[in-house]
Amino acid sequence: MSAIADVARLAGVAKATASRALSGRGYVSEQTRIKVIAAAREIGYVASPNAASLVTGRTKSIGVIIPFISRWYFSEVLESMEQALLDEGYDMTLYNLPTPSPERERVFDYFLARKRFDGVISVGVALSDDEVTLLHRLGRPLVGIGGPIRGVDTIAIDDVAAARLATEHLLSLGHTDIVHIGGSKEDEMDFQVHSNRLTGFYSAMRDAGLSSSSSSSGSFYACEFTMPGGYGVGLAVFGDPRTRPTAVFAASDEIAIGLIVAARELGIQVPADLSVIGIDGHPYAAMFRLTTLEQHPRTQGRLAVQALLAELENPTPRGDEDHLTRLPTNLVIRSSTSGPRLTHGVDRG
Amino acid sequence: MSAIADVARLAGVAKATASRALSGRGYVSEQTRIKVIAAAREIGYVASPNAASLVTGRTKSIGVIIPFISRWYFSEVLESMEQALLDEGYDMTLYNLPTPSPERERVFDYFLARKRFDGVISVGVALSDDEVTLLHRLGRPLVGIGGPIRGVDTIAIDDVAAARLATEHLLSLGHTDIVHIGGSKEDEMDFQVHSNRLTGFYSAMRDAGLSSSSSSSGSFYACEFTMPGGYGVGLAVFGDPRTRPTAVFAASDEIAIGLIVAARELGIQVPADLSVIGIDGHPYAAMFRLTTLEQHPRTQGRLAVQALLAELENPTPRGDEDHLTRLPTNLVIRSSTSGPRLTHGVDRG
DNA sequence: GGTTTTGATGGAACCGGTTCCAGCGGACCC
DNA sequence: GGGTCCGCTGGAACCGGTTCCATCAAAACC
Repeated sequence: MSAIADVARLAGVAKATASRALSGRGYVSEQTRIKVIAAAREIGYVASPNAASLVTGRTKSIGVIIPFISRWYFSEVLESMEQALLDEGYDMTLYNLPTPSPERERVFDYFLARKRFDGVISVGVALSDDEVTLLHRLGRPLVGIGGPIRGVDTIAIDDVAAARLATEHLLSLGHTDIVHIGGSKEDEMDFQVHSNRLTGFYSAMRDAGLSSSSSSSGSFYACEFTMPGGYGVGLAVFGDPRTRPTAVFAASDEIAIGLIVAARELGIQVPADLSVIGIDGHPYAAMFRLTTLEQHPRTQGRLAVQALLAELENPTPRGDEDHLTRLPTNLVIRSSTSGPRLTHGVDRG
Repeated sequence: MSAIADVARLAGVAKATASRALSGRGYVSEQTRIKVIAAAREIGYVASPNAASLVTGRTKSIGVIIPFISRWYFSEVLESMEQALLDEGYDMTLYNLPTPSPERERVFDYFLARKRFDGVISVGVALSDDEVTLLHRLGRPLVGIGGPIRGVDTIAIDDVAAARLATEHLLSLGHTDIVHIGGSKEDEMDFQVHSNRLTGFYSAMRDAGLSSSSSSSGSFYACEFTMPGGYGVGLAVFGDPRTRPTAVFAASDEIAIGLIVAARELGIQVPADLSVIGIDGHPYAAMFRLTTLEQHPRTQGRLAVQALLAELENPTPRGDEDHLTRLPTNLVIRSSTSGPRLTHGVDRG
């Protein structure tokens, strides 16, 4: 409604002066600044960022690419980023891209090419070299959450190490018959979270002298990364006492909880008959007394915003090496894990 | 990088003609249109919506106000809206406003005043008259999801009727000792969902001749609108056999599932000892065999987008009456509900 | 005291589009 | 055959800011 010209007229100065007074750039005397600000307040002036960005090239808006909204980890990251961006005066524009989708090309060719953002945060979406190049050519910095992208700052936990840690917790309790239940390689997520966690699991098992090739030790089942996913595998895998392990490392808390529900329905005691450990620190974990390795998505979101805005402040010429920030996880021991029941096998006396 | 002037030069026409050719407005001969489009493609031209919106006033972007991201209903609505908007070529800018917050004023005074959107969808946030007025003054249409806002199109289910329906399902099975567990009035959500569902419950009970004032019949317990919330109340309320009802109507599936988990831990048979019904149609409902009243958040999101874009196409002068679109719910009967155990009371033979 | 520096301001160009208006040739009408 | 209408095009103004440049008075310098 009201433009800066109106403010200038009311304050009795030129547009240029009004602009300087309001933006704080360039020389303005104290008294005219006060005059202009008063005038602006009087008519309820709010600058149009569109007009400003047309000449400055800055939009005060950040684009976020994310494959899911409803899954816990992603919604937490999203919420924390939104807060952090709002605090810094940035808008957040959301692009929900279920990874393997025809939408994706369109978003890049059309939406992202419109350049309505100063930078991009990619959460759990591994961008291709072409896509990274496109953004760089547009002069738009990029920060990733969840895994490495070539030549891009990324914030993530160390999935291999986390999986090792979880597995080692079960091993240290005396378990040898351990199963990993997680996402499959073909699953929706890029960024190799699934395969990294599987790798960590296998390497911990191998280090403990438990070959993963033996039929019942250290095997792996894939499922959807959700509670019903875990529940389904749980019913299938635990149903047969012969194939039932003494402990399960689930790749996420939701899967772990699904497994616990399945176990309870089958009359299997947790942890006496079956120990379960997850990864996440999901808010439901406590009520299921789930032992878990907490990661902190909100911290990841905040850090990503910080990193991106810092890069916008003073762009650093970057080489091709990707800068990874590894965030710590912490083990929270509840009562879903214990040593194996001694009567179960003769593996140890 | 490349502006429309470059396209025009390459095609050998004036800026005005190039603009007409690309936007499809106004007279352009077929051959020049082809020439211009070819030129645009050649240099990879993408129009700057900022520049365009400066003169047209349209931004091709919609603002969404939402109190939660991580709760099921909201994330579903969000996902469906994002899809629908993308399909229509709109960006979505997200404002996450936990309702009673100091942020809220800031968002309205600062972010929304920047007018970087053509319209607003408010999901589960009841806007004040002032806020509605502000948006109308800016010429920005508004659509609500979840409950009525004065003078605003709103899409929602009929919470009173839904609660009635759920309660009547329990009544029809022969239950008389029914408890409602839901959100409290002071809770985070505006839009009276909580109180509406409570109203529906009470009125169904009253119609069945079960006064809600009697000590054990038709009472109500408040909890957080989450699974742990339901779990907590479940442990407290079901722990004492004297106060335990034969059936519970939970205001959401998450609460209902929390109750079922609590019941199982307490050794209470569902549905033999306790029937449970929820509202939502949550993806976890099936694995807990929860009888529920499905609502369809994705449909609500799609309809809201449709309504808003239609309003943008041809603005209808509106009176003060608020236009409510009521969406249907459907009862999905699983095995968490049955008649009360006959030995339990002597209410009926 | 004359010259340079510094602070403050206004005029005008510019960002990248859209749209109004004028002009022009050809088809159509009487 | 002259006037009107229609389709098409280009020039120019405009949207709402920012910023470059010129101007000018006062302060600082030698």
